[in-house]
Formats: sequence, structure tokens, C-alpha cells
Amino acid sequence: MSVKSETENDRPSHHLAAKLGGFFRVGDQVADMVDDLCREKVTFRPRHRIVGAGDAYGSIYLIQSGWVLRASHLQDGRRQIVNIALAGDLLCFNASLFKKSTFDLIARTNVEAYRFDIPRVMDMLASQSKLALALSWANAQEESLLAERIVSLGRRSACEKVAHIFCEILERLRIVSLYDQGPLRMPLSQEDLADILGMSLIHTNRTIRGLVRAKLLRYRAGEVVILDETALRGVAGFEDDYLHFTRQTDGVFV
Amino acid sequence: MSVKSETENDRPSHHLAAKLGGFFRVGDQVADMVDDLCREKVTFRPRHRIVGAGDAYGSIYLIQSGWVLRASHLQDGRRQIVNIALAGDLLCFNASLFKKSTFDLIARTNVEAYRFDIPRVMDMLASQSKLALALSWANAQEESLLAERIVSLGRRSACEKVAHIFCEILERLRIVSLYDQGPLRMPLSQEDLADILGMSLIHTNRTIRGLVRAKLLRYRAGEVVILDETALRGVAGFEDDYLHFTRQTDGVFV
DNA sequence: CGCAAATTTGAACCAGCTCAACCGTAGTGG
DNA sequence: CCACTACGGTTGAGCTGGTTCAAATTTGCG
Repeated sequence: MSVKSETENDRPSHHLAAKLGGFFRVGDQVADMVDDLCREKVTFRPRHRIVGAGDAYGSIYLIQSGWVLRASHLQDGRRQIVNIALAGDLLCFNASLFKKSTFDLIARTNVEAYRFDIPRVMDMLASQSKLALALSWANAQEESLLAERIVSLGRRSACEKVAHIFCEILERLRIVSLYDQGPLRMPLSQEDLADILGMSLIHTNRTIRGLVRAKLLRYRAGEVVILDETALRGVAGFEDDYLHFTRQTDGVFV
Repeated sequence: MSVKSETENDRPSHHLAAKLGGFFRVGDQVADMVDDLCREKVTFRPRHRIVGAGDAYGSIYLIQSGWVLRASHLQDGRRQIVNIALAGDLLCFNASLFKKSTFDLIARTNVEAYRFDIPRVMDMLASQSKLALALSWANAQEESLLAERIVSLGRRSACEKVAHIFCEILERLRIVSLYDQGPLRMPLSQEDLADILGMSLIHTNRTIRGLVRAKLLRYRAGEVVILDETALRGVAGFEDDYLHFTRQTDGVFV
């Protein structure tokens, strides 16, 4: 797929490059390789189960737009959302090394994604070490997000958790230029939020209401407006270093 | 470093190969490369901080023996242990792509480890795709452990959490042949356990006592005896598929 | 309009927390 | 040998953050 006629922002690799750009100086070579992997574009409807627990992995996806939830279900119906995948995130990248999934991947919105052929990715990783390095970084960053989620779940109060997840989502969207300030379309129900934060739906609601009453944010179904991000970061104890988005000019060139 | 004179079990790569052996058929080529990386052996005393939050990464370690905790500290002293690293586990492998650590790595016991020189690892990964694949798998498995920890923290009861972590530790030690059955030396205090499970020390204690009273296990400082592992798995709802230790004979050869 | 999904609120309850104290065991130094 | 200390574990009591159950209200949408 030629990309010469496309503007930078239309390249399939755009969001991923933006994310990596926080750490690497991403050269055309790597961007071209990613674009080259993006031969097939797929779209999923909301609630579509992209991968189900027990399924064999067939593909790796690079999200172009939309929100995807990675969730685990216990026998009795309890659900835990392990992470949220946004534009520029890879799905099943490292997990595709396994025989089968232990998680569901659910499209929460309309999702546009590029489907990578796994053998082709493997070939390219084997021969293109810069690409491998770049994708390893993306992978390591995702692992860092999981670790921070563990900290939230284990040691933060309900109020801190809610504030923290909002701060994280804001920051992650900023990295891929999908948020600046003002109202944010956030296609998560309070039930989703509860399942991310390991809380009950009802207490999640009350906690959000508390933050609304404190004038830190406004909330409607599908939309939040952060009114005082500084204060929100304060209650969350939010430190963004775990995102490792340093925007260094002396970064490694890939 | 020649390994010809060593028995299989003495090779530095032994535990890592055992872990990978659940999925790959690990050939001599990869094992030799790992052995070759293990040029420098280091030991840490209990409580030694191998890496501290904020430190730049200097090395990658392969644990030969001992237990290491990866922990995060909040401003007010709350601590969350994100994971436990055992023999055969790599420390700082993917995180070494970052400028600096956001976690502490603490030796909980005497720890023997092999120190890898990062540039050398990078070179080898770039040129040896089989090695890269094998280590990527180890990495993906660790990510899977984190995801399961998130499920525990978010959606399991105190009793399920305690049972689950014991099942996980048993299984992980079995994979590297460090446990079969009977008494298990477990160098974690109840405070450590509490910080892994996101619970208070006191409630952790009471929960353990409950399992002891139910005759599922015996507990002393530094030692547990699992009396009824089947029952313990039952209360935990333990499914070992997230460890991805399938011991398949048709696995990919690396 | 009418249905379904999402949110909000109230009320009662309880799992897990904090505070406080005590016990056992293993050094350690006089 | 004993006193002292430190650390890990145990137990009680009271409290509270978060849960469950139940029901009402709002919102989105065909």
C-alpha cells in the first residue's frame, strides 16, 4: 500500500507512531513497515466480540479508531476489565504467541482496525529489528499500564480510583492527539467503569457524583467534562511517569 | 562460558528453558545463547533494593534462585506488590526500554541472578530471532500473570485471593521444578501477602487462619503446607490456563 | 410514544479495615 | 544464662467504605 499520496495523519501508522514518538524518534522506515502491515482494514460494531476466551488467536490488530475492552469473566458472572485499548494500541500482539486467549476483546464502539497477518508480522520482526524494538516498546508500555492498574485496584480508594482512571484516559488520548481539553466523548458506561475499577456499579456512580458535586468534573452518559484537571490529579495522586511518554528529543532513533 | 562440562540442570538457562518448555521445544541453540548471556553472576542479600523507583535501568537479570518482589509505593506509604519474580524469571527485560523505573525491585531472600549487559542483549535480539521469540514469550506470559492479578484484585473475595495466590505460586514453582508437593518454603510474610492481594495485614491473617481451620493448608512463618490442593483450587476458582503452560509436543521449535 | 438501557437515590448490611494489645521465636549483647 | 529487642503472627472490638437489594428517574432511540 502506497502512502505517498496520503497526508501524515492519514497513514495507518499515524497513532502508533504518535505513541512511540514519546520515546523514540520514529523514522520513515519503521512507519513504512507498519503501514505495509496494514493491508486489510476491518471494522467492528459495538459489542462485537473480536476475540473470545478460549479462542485461538488468528490475527493481530492495530486500532485506528474506537474503544476496545479486554475483559475476563469468572464463572458466576463477575467481570473484570483488564485494560482499555485505544487508537494506536495493538491487540493480541504478544498474546498471539499463545495457543488461545484467556480474555474477551469486546468492541465498545464502532472500531476501525488494521488486521495483521501473524506469520507476516513474525517474519518482519525477525528481519527488521527496528520494528521489533518499536513494537516491544509499545508492549512494555502496555505492561506498565497493567502494573499501574494493579496499584489502583490494590491500594487506592474508590475516589482515587475514579479520578485516576479519568486522568489516565485523558493522558492516553492526548498522546495520540485525540483529546486536548473540554468535553470528552467517553463511550464507557458506569458499569464498564465499575468493572475496570473493581467496584460495584452503584458505588462507582456515587463516587462520580461526589466528584461532580466537588466541581471537578461534569458527567453525562457517554461524556465527561473535566473541569479541574489539576485538582483531579491531586485526588488521584496521579503521576504520569508510568506512561513513559517523555517526549525526549534525544531518544533512540528507530 | 562453556557449558559442555555442566549437566543440564546446572546450565544458567535451565529454569528459563523449563518455563519456555511449556510452550516451545527449546533447542540447544537458544539455550546456548542464553547461557552465553549469563556471563556475570550476582547475588543480593534479603531486602536489597535491586532497582529503585526513579532509577535508570542498567541491567537485565535472569533469576537463578530466590524470590524478588516488584513493588510500588504511594506517597503515604501504601505499598502494592505488582508481582513476584522467581527462578527462571527475567527482571527489567521489557522495562529496560524505558529511561527509568517506576517500581522497586526488592530481593526477599538471598537472590542469585545472572546480569545481562543490555546492549549485548539488544544485539543478540536483533540478530537472533529465535531468541527474541523465546524471550517475547516469557514476556507475554508475565503480562498474562499481571492480567490475572488484576482479576484477583478487582473481583475476587479475600478468601479467593489468598487461595488463588497460593495456587499460582505452587504452579509456577512446579513449572521450574522447585515444588512437587509437601511443605513449601515460602519466604513471604503475611504483610507481603497482604500487599500482593491488596488487603490489610490483619484480614490476610484471618483469611489464612480460616483456610487453616478448614484444613486446606497449614501455615507457619516462612512455610506453608498445602493439605488439599484440589479443594484450594476450588475455593480460588483457579484455572491455570493463564500460565499458558501447555507442555505441548507439537510446539514451535526455537 | 414506548421500550430498553443507563443513571440515580435510599436503606440496610457486611466484608474488610483500623486500633490496640498480646504472644512466640530468634537473635544479641552483657 | 538471662534480659532485651525485633519481627512476625494472632486475636478482640468497633467502625466504615463499599456492597446488595429495591425502586425511581432519566436518556437514547426506533
